[in-house]
Amino acid sequence: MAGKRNDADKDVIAGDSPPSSRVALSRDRILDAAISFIDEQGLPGLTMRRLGERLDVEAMSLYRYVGGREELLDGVVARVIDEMHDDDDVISVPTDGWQDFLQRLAHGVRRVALSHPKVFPLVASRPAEAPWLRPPLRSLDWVEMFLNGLSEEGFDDDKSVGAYRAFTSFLLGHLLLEVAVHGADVGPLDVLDEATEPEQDELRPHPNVRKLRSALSEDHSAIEFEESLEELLNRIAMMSSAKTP
Amino acid sequence: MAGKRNDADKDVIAGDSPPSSRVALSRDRILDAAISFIDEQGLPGLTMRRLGERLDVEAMSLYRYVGGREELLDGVVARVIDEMHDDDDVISVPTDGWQDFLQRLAHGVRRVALSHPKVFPLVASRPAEAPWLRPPLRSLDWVEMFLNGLSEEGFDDDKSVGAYRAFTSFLLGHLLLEVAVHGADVGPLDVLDEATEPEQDELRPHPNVRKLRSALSEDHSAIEFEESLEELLNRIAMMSSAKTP
DNA sequence: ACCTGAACACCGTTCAAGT
DNA sequence: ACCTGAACACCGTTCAAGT
Repeated sequence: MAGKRNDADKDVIAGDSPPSSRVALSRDRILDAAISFIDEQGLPGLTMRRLGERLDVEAMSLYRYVGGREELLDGVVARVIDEMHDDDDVISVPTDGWQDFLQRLAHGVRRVALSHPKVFPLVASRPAEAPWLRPPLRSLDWVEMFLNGLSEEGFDDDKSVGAYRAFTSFLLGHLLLEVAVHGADVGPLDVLDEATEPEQDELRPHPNVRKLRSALSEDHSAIEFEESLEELLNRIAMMSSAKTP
Repeated sequence: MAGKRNDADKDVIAGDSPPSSRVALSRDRILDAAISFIDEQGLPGLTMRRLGERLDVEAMSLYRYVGGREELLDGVVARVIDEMHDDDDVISVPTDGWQDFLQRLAHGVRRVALSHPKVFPLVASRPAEAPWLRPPLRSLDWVEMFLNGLSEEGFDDDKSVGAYRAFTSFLLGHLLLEVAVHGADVGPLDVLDEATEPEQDELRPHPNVRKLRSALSEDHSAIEFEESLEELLNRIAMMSSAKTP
């Protein structure tokens, strides 16, 4: 509805203004800049002033397009999950059964989580706009697609809702832990100092942790995701449709 | 190890200083104040200066005990999960099988999550100190207890590790979604304005969401937690111990 | 030993003013 | 119409100074 990406063709680079003020500002450009900023520097480093700097503009100019820092972050969340629209492996309607449909959707969400590990915690923990917009599927479009797909596959209302709940909490738990390992953070500003590992001293009174330390550090996220997703789908398949109150 | 709660019995209220500067400051008192502050006002409202105010002290005094805002938040996370030590339903070693053991632990974590809904997102998304400290079990003591318990119940190393991974991502997904419903937030400062629900307009192109809106808004967290936990335990029971590489 | 005043650098945000 | 300068209120944090 709101015009998207065409209004930069007027008197492009008239010729006498210094080459500083580049292409025109826009909400899209701002959100994109914010996302890559977080990808690179982490959320705590994102500042209205520094974001402006990155766009060759004073911070105050941003307010014409985004309303404030909070709204900016909401925009980032929305935009990041909407990247799934460009993912050809994610289909909008089941063609090979609901299991394949959900499988593709789950992997799509996982791909966006992994490509923006520092943004994903935001997707996970930003206050939801409504109870039916559960993270990480924070977009009416995607929830609609989810419910519509299952409905077309013969799920009744209760079963669709149950599947939605199970699907979202599955994704949230797995992906949040996976990006955490790949180095997310929503807290400190320092990219460095590598999270001072508890060393020998602290591990002495914890023999089991010490023994299993390296096993616990191995990253099997990919296979675990696959296997757990499989089991989730089985669980959904076996879900009774009525809640029998 | 570090003395805990005894050093406030000296010349209590000598008598001539104004009744302002109350009991002595201490790391414990600061962390407690921070937790109840977040419980009441939400994380974004927590400021070194306002926390000082709540303790009848200038913000700068806090730095003698906590090192900075980031360390303060780490302390909050640690302290909040350690509340489980006061939970008599959580046992430190299995007495009625590992299923009962994990069942009690899971419910213990759920209770602390529900009693501090605004703090839990912090437990979930604060950068972990080590790969073997997965949220929400962010404490060497609890991880040790977990592994030790399973080991005593005959789990071999791989199976214990697998169980740990499954257990943590289960808890993280379920509890984060549950506290989100009960009104968490890590973002905005406003306690009010109730998350402007998308109304009719936005729901028109989303017929399935509209139809299932009220079903999606029902809160069945308690039963869902119970049922999913049951299934998780079954899944763990069936876990092969070897990873067969 | 414990707390504070004053100061610094940096925030988000507003608004009248520039072009 | 779009951007900016200047200003306000509020941050986290340091440090010399008070008691």
